[in-house]
Amino acid sequence: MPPQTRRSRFPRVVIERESESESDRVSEDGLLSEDEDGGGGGGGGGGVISPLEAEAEAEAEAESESESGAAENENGRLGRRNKEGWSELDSWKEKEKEKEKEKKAHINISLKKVCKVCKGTGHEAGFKGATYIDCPKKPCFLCKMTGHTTMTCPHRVATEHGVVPARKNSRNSLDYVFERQLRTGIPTIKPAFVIPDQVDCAIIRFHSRRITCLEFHPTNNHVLLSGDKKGQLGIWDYAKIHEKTVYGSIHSCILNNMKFNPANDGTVYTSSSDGTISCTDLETGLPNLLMDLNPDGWHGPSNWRMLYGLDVNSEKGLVIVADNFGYLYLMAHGRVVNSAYFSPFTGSKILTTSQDNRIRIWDSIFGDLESPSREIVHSHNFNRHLTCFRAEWDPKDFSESLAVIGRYISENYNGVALHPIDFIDTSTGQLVAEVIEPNITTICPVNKLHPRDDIMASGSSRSIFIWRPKEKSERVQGKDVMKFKMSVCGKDGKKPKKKLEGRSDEDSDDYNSECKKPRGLGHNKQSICVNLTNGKNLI
DNA sequence: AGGGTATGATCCC
DNA sequence: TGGGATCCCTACCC
Repeated sequence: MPPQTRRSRFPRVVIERESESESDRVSEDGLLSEDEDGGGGGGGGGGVISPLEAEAEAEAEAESESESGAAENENGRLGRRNKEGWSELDSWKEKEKEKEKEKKAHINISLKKVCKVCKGTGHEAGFKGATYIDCPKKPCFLCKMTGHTTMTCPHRVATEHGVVPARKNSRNSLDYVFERQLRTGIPTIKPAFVIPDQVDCAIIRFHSRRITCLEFHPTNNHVLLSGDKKGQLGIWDYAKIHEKTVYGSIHSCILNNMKFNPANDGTVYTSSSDGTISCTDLETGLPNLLMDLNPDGWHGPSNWRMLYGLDVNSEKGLVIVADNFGYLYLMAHGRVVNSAYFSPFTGSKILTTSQDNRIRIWDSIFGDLESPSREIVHSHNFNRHLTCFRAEWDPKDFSESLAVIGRYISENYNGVALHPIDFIDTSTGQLVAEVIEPNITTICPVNKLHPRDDIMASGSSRSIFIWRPKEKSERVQGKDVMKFKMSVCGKDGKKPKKKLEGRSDEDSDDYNSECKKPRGLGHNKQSICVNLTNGKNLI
């Protein structure tokens, strides 16, 4: 027999159904009482819903009443952001907290469809076809401000892709003269037609865990190195497709970064979350342990040291690394900084990627390093299942303004939800190119541009893709989605049961009808290589 | 085909 | 201050 106090502690439980007339009241101890069951076990049987799912019903109506008014007010504030926006976010959080407290007064169980994000009724978040509908009660997923959803985010629709110049009218005329004189010697951004935007070849399930970093060989143009979450090192000659190797015993966990030894391009330095730096011979795969920050093994997370950033100074023969206790602060960043890269030629600019969904450019010539000279809102949310996004400079762009970064948020491309790889002109914030491939439906957080060729390598989950610029003739046609056939080859050399067909604009309607996110590039197959060059099957 | 799950920054008490 | 809950546009395996 339950103690007497239990009854008084339980809040009132109400069951609601899709139809308003069918509403069951449940006794206070959470069990259906006979006289209140609404007659009919069928109705009661539907009440197998966890109280957690059922919460938030109480305020749903009240919220929907206030929502229209609130929406108007909030829309009126769309233009304002930054500091004011963040305080809006705070007050929104306060309100949510208060609502949460009110909810605890009683529990409603609802059989109505509820939003998977806020558990409220009257709307549903999630994919409708290939378009994601946000929960209207949450701040914008892209810019993190309140008052609008991602769909209507001013940063999403802006031609300059959400640029916030941090420095406004702060220069005097001398600054402009100085800049103009200096800028005459600075080349313009590289033309868009050399941006690699067509998959040339790929390796599927090359690694057994997701890709964490990529590096092109400094002298051998067709060799790409890849690191994964397991600490393995992959070497792939993408010109020969089949020539690939995975060394499994370099590190015991995440291989975070790698750099070639400038004195000997047959060896590569790697840093890992296991706290070690290794110098590995690419021929033998034998690692030479240079440093171990955890020589005494595991003594809890507070003592474990992990190595992330890595660079090599050839003049002094030094390897520089950054660990999880290290500091490198410029830090007007609201969140964790995923990466920071010096510009490739002069090193005068720094490109950072922060988890607050913003890319920042810090210019040491035309600005100071106290504040970023530009902030660009860009969707690269943190997700624990993805490798962190890192915006990187194009090493071939002499203007030091072109950057590449994968996009988290999806866009509806002819009925297919795709995550483009964005090329951004950081001097203006304009989106120079959004690279997509209809068959790659997964996110590409790792992207590396070739130091000399117009080639890009992308890591998406466990797969690696090599991109090259589209043929000119294809560009003239002006079709973003081209018709092609793609073959996936089994590990045993047999062809897969099902051929994945590319699609053109004409047949995209098939995908619009009840389209859900299609499966990716056959990741679940024992496939190893694909080739997409205009229907030619090289395998 | 849909549910389970790996697993990390951040929030909150 | 620290640990548990939360986030909830992943990818893929069973």
